Amino acid sequence: METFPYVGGIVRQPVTIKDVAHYAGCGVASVSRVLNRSGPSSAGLRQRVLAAVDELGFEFSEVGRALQSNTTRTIGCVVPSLANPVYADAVQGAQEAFRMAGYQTLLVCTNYDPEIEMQAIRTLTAKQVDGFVLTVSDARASDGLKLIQSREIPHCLLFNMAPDGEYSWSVDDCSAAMAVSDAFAEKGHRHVGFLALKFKSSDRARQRYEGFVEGSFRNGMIKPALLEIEEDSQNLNDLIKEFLRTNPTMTGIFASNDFLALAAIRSIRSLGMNVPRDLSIVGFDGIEVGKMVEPSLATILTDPRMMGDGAAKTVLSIINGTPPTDTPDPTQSYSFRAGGSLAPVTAERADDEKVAAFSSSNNPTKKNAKSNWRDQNEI
Amino acid sequence: METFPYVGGIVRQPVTIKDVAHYAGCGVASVSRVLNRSGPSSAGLRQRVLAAVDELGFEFSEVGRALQSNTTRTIGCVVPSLANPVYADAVQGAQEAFRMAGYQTLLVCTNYDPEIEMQAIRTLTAKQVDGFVLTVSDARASDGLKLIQSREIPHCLLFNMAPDGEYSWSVDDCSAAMAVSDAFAEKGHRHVGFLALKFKSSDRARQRYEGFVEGSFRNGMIKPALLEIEEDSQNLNDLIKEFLRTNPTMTGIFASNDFLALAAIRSIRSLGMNVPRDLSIVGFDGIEVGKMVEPSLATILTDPRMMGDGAAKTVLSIINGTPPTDTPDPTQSYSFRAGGSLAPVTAERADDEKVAAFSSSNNPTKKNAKSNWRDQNEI
DNA sequence: CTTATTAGTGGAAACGTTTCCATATGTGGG
DNA sequence: CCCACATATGGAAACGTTTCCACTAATAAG
Repeated sequence: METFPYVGGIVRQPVTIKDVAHYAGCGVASVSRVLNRSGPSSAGLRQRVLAAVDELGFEFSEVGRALQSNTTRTIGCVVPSLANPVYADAVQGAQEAFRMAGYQTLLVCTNYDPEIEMQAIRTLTAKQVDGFVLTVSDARASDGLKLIQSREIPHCLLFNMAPDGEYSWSVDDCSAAMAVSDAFAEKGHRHVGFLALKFKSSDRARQRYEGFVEGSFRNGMIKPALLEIEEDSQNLNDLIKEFLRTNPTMTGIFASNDFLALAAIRSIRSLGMNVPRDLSIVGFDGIEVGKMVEPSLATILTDPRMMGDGAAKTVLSIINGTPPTDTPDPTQSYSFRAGGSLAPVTAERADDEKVAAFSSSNNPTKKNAKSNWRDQNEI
Repeated sequence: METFPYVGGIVRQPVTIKDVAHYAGCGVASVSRVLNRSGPSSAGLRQRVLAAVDELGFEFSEVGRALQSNTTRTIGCVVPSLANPVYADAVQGAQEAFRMAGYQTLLVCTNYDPEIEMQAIRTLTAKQVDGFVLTVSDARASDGLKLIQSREIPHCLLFNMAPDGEYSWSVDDCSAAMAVSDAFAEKGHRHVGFLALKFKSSDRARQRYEGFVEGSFRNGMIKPALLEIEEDSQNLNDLIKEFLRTNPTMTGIFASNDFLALAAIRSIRSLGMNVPRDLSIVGFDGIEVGKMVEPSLATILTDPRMMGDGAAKTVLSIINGTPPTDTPDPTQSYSFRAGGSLAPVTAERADDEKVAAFSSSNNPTKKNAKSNWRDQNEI
C-alpha cells in the first residue's frame, strides 16, 4: 500500500472534553456520562456540564470517538458515475437514508474503472467505514468486493445481481432484457442489435446481453449483433455507422442504458436516418428525460432512488444486527415502458431479412437448444 | 447539540502497527518511520518491517492517523440535490479532483432545506473534514457557512456568488439573467414571467430574478411577473395555469433552471398550449438533455463539471497554503444557447399587451429610474 | 449501629498513530 | 585515546474519546 508522509493540517477543534471537565470542575468521565446519558449523574453535575458545554461551544470530535468506539458512522458509497442519472438518483436515495439514520456517506465515482474501484475500496476500508453500498464492475470478480467480504464489513450491492450469499438491490437484468426482446418481437422485429459499454466494465451490460440473447432465441429471432464501446467513445457515429453496415438486416437496437440509447438516437439522426422509421431504439433504466424527448424512449422502467434507499436500509439492518427484512424481488422491480422510439418494423426493411431465423420449433429442450446455439459463436 | 450513546460497532482492523513492530522485532516508532519514510532506518530494518507488513497484511488505520495528525484527508461536499444534473456533474468533478489529490469526499444532499444544510455542516465539522465545497441556500445568511468561517476551515462556494472575501466558483447569475432578457427582447417579447424555487432556498434564483428584472428594465420591457414554487410542488400545472391567467400579456417564461423549464414545458402542454407558439421558454444551466428535447431548450450554458473541479482545486490550494491561482471570472463562465423553445412573439399575442411598458426614454439616469421603478411594487 | 447496596464520581487505561527525546552504536578528526 | 557528531533505534507522550474500576457517601435493611 502506498503511504504518504503527512503534511499540512491546520489547528482546530480547540475545545475538548477535558476543557469542559476543567471548566465544570469535574472529571472527563463525568462529562462523557452526562453528554452521552451513559451513566448516573447528579442534577447539579448535569447542569454544570451543560453550562460549560454551552459556554465553551464544545462539540465532540468524531475522530476521537471513532478511535475509541471502532465506529465511524460513515458509509462508503461506490458507483461508476454521477453523469448517469440512474446512479445519481440511487446515491441520493442512499445518502438520504443514511443521513436520517445518523450516518454520513463517503462517495467515490469509479468511472467504470476496476482499478479505481479497487483503490477506492481500499482507502475507504482504511478509513474504517462502517459499511458499503456499491456498484462494482463485475460482482463475481471484484477484488474490492472480496476485500470487503474478507473483512466482514456490512455491505449491499446496488444494480449488481447478487452472487450467492450477497445482499443486493437490483433489477433482474436477464429477465428484463427478455422482456425487451418480447417487445421487439411483438412489433415484428427479427434482428435487433445490442449496444453496450464494454462488458468488463459493467456486468449489468453483460447480463442484459445474455438475457436479450436468450429472449431472442425464445422469440425465434436472429441472434443479436453486439456493439461494445468504451465509456469515453467520442466516435460513436462512426461505430454505429459501421455497426449498421455490417448488419444490414437489423431493424432495431437495444441499448444497455438510456444514456446510450439517447446518444445512439442522436448518432442515427446525424447519419440521416429516422427513429423509429428506419431503426427502432429501446433503452434501459427509465430515466425521466426519456419521456420528454421526441420520440419518447421505449425503455425498461426502474426506480433507482428506491434501490439506493433499499440498499442503504439493508446495510443499516446488517449493522444493527437485525436481519435485512424487505429484500427486493429483482424480477418484480422493473416494468416495460412503451415509447415512440419502438415502432412496428416497416415492410421494406422486413423484406430485407435474408438470414435464417431459429426454427421456431415448439418442443425442443430449451436448455439444450440454447447451449448448442450459444456454442456456435461464443467467444 | 444532540448526541447519542454509541451502539454497535463490529471488530475489525485486527492488525495494528504494534503487531507489525512485534513481528519485525522492533519498536513501533521504527515501523512508522519506515512506512512513512519519515526518518532514518537501516536496510535490514526496512526489509524486516516490509516483510512483516506483507505477511500480516497490515494497513494503517486512518482514524488513528487522523487523531494524531489532525488531518482526515476528507472533504465535505454539500449540495442541494443530485436529481438536478447540474449538481451531479459538479459533485462528480469535485470528487474526482479530490480523489486524485488523495482526498475522499463526504457528500450531503440538503434537499434545499437550510435546516438540513446546517445540521450537515455541523456533523461534517465534528468529523473534522479538512475542507468544504458547498452550495448553500443563501450565501449571505447561512449559519453553516458562518460556522465554517469561524472555524477557519478551508472552503469554496459552488454556484453561490461569493460574498466579499469568499472563494467561489459560480456564474454571474445577475449578468447571465440579463443576457436572457436581451434574448427575449430581441425576439420582440415585452412581458416575460420568472419561474423559480422559493428564494429562501436558493439565492441563485433570487439573483437571477434580480438580473432579469434589471435586464427587463434596460430593454424597456414590463417588470417580470414572479412565480415562486416549493421544491416538491406536485401541482405545478395548477400553479402555472393560475400564473398565466393572472398575467395575460405574458409571452414567455424564464425558468431559473433547466429542470424547472422542462417541467414547465410539460405543464404548458398539458394545458393545451404549444411551446414556443403560445409561450416561449428559456432555462438556465444548459443540461445536456435540453438539446435532445423537442423543441430544444434555449438556455444559459454553463459547465458544472468544470465548476466542481475548480472549486475542489481551490480548496486544495488553500489547504496547501498556496494562494488559489486560477479563480474564475463569473462573467465569462456562461453563454447563451439558442433553442427552439424561444421564438419571436406572435402577432396575436403581441397585440394583447395593454399594460404600459417603461418609457423607452434614452437619457434618464439609469440608477434613478431603476430604483423608482423598483420601489413601485417591491415587497 | 452495623452492614449490604446503591448512586455518584474521578483516575486511568485503551483505541492506533506520529513524533519528541533519550539512548545506543558507529565514524572521523584531533 | 577521547571527543564531537551523525546515524539507528525504541520508549513514551500526545491526540480526544469511552469505559472499567475503585472509591466515597448516602440510603436501606438487618
